[in-house]
Amino acid sequence: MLSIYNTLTKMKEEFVPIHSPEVSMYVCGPTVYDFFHIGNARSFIMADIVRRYLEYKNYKVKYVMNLTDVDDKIIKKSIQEKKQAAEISENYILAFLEDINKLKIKPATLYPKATAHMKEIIQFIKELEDKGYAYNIDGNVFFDVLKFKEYGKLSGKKTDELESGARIEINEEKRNPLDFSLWKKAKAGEPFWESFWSKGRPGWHIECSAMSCKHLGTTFDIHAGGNDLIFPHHENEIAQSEAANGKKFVNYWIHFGFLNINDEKMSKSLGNFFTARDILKKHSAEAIRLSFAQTHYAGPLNYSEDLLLSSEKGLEKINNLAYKIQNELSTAKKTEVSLNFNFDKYYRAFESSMDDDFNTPQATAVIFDFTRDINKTISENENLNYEFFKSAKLFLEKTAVNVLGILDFEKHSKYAGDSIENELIELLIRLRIEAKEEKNFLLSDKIRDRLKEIGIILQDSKERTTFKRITI
RNA sequence: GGCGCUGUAGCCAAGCGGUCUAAGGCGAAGGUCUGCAAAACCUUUAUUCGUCGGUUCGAAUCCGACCGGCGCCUCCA
Repeated sequence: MLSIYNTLTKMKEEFVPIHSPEVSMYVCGPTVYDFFHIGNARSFIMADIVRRYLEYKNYKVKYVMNLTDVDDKIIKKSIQEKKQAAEISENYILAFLEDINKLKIKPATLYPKATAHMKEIIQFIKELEDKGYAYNIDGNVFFDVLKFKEYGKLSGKKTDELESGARIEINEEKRNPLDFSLWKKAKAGEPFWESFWSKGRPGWHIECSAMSCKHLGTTFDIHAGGNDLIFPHHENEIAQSEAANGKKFVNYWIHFGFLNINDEKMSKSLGNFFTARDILKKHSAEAIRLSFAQTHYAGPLNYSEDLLLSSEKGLEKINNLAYKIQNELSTAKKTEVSLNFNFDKYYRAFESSMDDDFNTPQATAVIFDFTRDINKTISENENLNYEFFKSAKLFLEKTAVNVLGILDFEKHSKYAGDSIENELIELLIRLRIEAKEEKNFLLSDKIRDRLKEIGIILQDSKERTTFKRITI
């Protein structure tokens, strides 16, 4: 039984989809005005793990991630760079898809763009206006927060307290400072769309309501995003959607904790701002994902180079086992020793960890336990049969590869890389074995050292010498 | 001021009423194997969970106070 901590109720709840085995899931995507940063990457990766685990449990997930391609920041950038807003957003959409792919994040079922849903967005606002939840002042349309009685139920804020808060911007046009934009009239030079009210563009929150409603229905299962989106973004989405549809918007709200850099909030002004691209130059997707998975998704995560380094070291253990398994599968025979290794125990441990609100730190601990126990079994039993290694590989594939995305068998195949190169390495290994047999350790060590310099690591065991490549 | 999160070994981090004399990763120390490496495995590294009280047969886990850290309330994942 899967339970999920629901921000709306502040409790862990049993997950029951509306139309099992289908699950509808919406994740707030990027505003495409720049490369996304490592903090965004944490949200996208953790959402990806949630999705992959649902798929592990045989749910059929419809996963929708919006691309915000109309927005003040995009317009600002387009003015700075003297380009069309659409050109900026198109470029960063491509970059986004590239980076997502490099981070081993499974593509969403759909990536709806705000600009491709103007009709739906305008219709949605119209609906709110018709029902008396929105008002138009000179071409700017606002949502009337006081009309929606349950406003604040997600963030736990009370409208009267919010009003008295000193930090709310006072806008003379609005009836109430809490009211937020549904439609903004375009200023000269800004991109615009025709509407009932003015030539303009949608406010920030309305696209998510309109697009999730269109693609997932008026009520759907899971809505996820960063912690900071709880207020006002998600609060406003609830208000808009429930006011327009008269139905509960979302059953389960999942929010991801913030990522800090060396205990400080990441910001461009502090100079501690890293894009996912930057990090990917130094570290593999697997290492990044493991370092995120080792902290629970809801808590804060302090990013540092040391953190990545320690995850990288840990990964090496899993990678070495993957490599060993790949080697054994190419040589082990069906007739060799079979033994009763209790694989089921590890599946159960993995599942009970993930079932408990996606406890990835515990799930990764299961992977490490498994790695140790398989290694131990291998060293204690000679000539294990093919089935054993196949089952070991299957476990890692289902968990570390498919759910957590912290392992890639292809990278650790003996046959990764160029085949002629592989044959040359094998040749050097044979020569080195001959040297060793003649006790010419000077030569054998030289071969090993020189290969290491070019990124090939040799490892001797009793029966044979294996090699692996250093990869990031 | 309001809302919420958080304080567990040298570092990161699970556990959230009994099986906790507290998982896992990194680091450190010793050992097995080895010509030497490397890998792998074994052992050691928190009798204690910010502090002080309380509830309970029993608390890292619940409650209160206090002392720290952080986020949101304004664009932000």
